[in-house]
Amino acid sequence: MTNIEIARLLRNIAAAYIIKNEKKFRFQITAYQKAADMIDHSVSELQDLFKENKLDTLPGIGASIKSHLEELFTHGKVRHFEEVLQDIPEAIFPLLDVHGFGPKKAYKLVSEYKLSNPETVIADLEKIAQKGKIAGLEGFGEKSEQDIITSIQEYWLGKTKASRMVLPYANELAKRMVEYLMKSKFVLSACALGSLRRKVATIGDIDIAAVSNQPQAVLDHFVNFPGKERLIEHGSMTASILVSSGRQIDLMVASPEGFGSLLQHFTGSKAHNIHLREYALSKGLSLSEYGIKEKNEIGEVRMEKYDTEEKFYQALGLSWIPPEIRENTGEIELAVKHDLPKLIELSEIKGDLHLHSSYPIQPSHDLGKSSMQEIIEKAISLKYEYMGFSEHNPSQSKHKLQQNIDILGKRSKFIDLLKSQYKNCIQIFSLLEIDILPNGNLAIDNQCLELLDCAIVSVHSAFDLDKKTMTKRVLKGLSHPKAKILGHPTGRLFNQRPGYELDWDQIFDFCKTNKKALEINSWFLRLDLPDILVREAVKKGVTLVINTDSHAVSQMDFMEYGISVARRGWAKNNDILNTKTYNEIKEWFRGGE
DNA sequence: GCCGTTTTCGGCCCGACTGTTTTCAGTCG
Repeated sequence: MTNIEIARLLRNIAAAYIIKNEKKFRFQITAYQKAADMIDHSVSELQDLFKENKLDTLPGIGASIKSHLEELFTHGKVRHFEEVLQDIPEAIFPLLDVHGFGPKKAYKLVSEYKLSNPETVIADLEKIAQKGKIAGLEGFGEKSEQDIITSIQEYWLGKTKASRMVLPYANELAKRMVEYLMKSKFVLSACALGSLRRKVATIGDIDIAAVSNQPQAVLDHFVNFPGKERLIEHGSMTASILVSSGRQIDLMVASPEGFGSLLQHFTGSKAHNIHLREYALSKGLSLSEYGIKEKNEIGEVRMEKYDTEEKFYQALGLSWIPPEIRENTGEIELAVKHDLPKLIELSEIKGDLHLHSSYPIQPSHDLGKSSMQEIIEKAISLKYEYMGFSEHNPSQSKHKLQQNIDILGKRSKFIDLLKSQYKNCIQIFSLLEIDILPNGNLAIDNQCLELLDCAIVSVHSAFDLDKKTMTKRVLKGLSHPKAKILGHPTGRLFNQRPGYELDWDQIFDFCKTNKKALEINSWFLRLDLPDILVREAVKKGVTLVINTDSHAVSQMDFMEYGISVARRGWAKNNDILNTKTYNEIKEWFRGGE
């Protein structure tokens, strides 16, 4: 069973408890939901942790859930779960994926209409609603019947489109909304919060906060956004709309004196906020998007407002926490001790080592679109100390060995020429991105490799090998003395493929021992190494390198996305290879310290 | 059912919004 399936199962248990008796089981419910959330964010497959008897190393999994999971892995089913689910019709669970459906509404409708087929329950309910049969039910009316139809139709649409936005797309949408909001004279300022501010790799909804003394006027303006497709809700503090392609935008308004609290609340993550609020409670304080409530000796409640986030965290005795690491993975405990790491920053990057030029190398994969000179000029404008050309290796199937040696020899001479031309402005490395073939060999000959400063090695084919074979393949590719960097280590591409599996403990150990770097690829469809694996790599002391993998000069600006990934993985300056100086890197490529 | 800077027992985030309701239940973030 995969983590996704297990998380779903635990959420179903929580839903069953809600239906049975929400009050009585409220703590079990949150426990199961929390465990499911943790599993969704876990770097390791639970099945593997089970084999190593390390299930309870995951926060949120205690003795009880651990034993249930052990039973699940051993026998394929869990007695306790079967008891909990006994009286709950299976058909309610698919409905929980439809917006507006919680366990109780789903249960009521499924029971009322005796819907028993989980495969068809959503379509069945849609038909029932369309016949106008729901409006008469107790607790339902015309409006809720119509809402059910709308939600189900949007659910069908969601099935056919990619459900999460990549960062540049989300940034652009947020920017458009902020610009639109600023047209209102009542808006003092506006910014994007939520997962966009935390720089999560893919974004679900856009969250915007606005500062104003006239919230109602701002919300009225917001819901008239020209790109609006449908109004979802429109209250006195918040509103939500759906824009084209089914993206949701939420707005929340606060007065200037309370804006810090709102920033904090709306940035999240949910898990961070819950933990922070629990921590505050232990100090006798209650947190919300409006500020901090405190009871005095005679029981009077006083609310303190905060105009900046720094003051909000300070009032709790915490250091300000960078948004990228607000995921409740230990940041609050360190902020209490004022011991947060100093995360890597864009300004610390001294060079980009993965750049594809248009040099006619007759590669196995796509050639870059910009000339070497254009790329150098761009790198200089970015104030880099050095850069590396890393085109794909010349195709092996199309060339004989001598042809490849000739192509690469010519390229080396050309790069040498550029080096001398630009020696006072920037230092240049001659690299290459080389395929790791399915058998683990590199795609070009040793004589060719000798012409390079070092090689970035990557998997570009046969993605479906099993974990063990793929690990062996990658380790063999990395073993070559010239191979110093593993490019886009998981091979994932958002909305296209999930990436292959590797035994990360083995990969990390190998890289650490043999001085190889793992790439954080900044291309927004990759963002690979993923942040949670960056965190593990950093913990193990593995060297990382942040590259753009640019195929055109404009893409060299995407370094910021790689930085976001590194920061989300708690990486510091000295974890990142390309914060080092030219001489240090040169030495590192040669295998020195 | 989980967890520990007050705790191995006794706590557990907080509020907005909608629809169907005359005061609240359900859902969402």
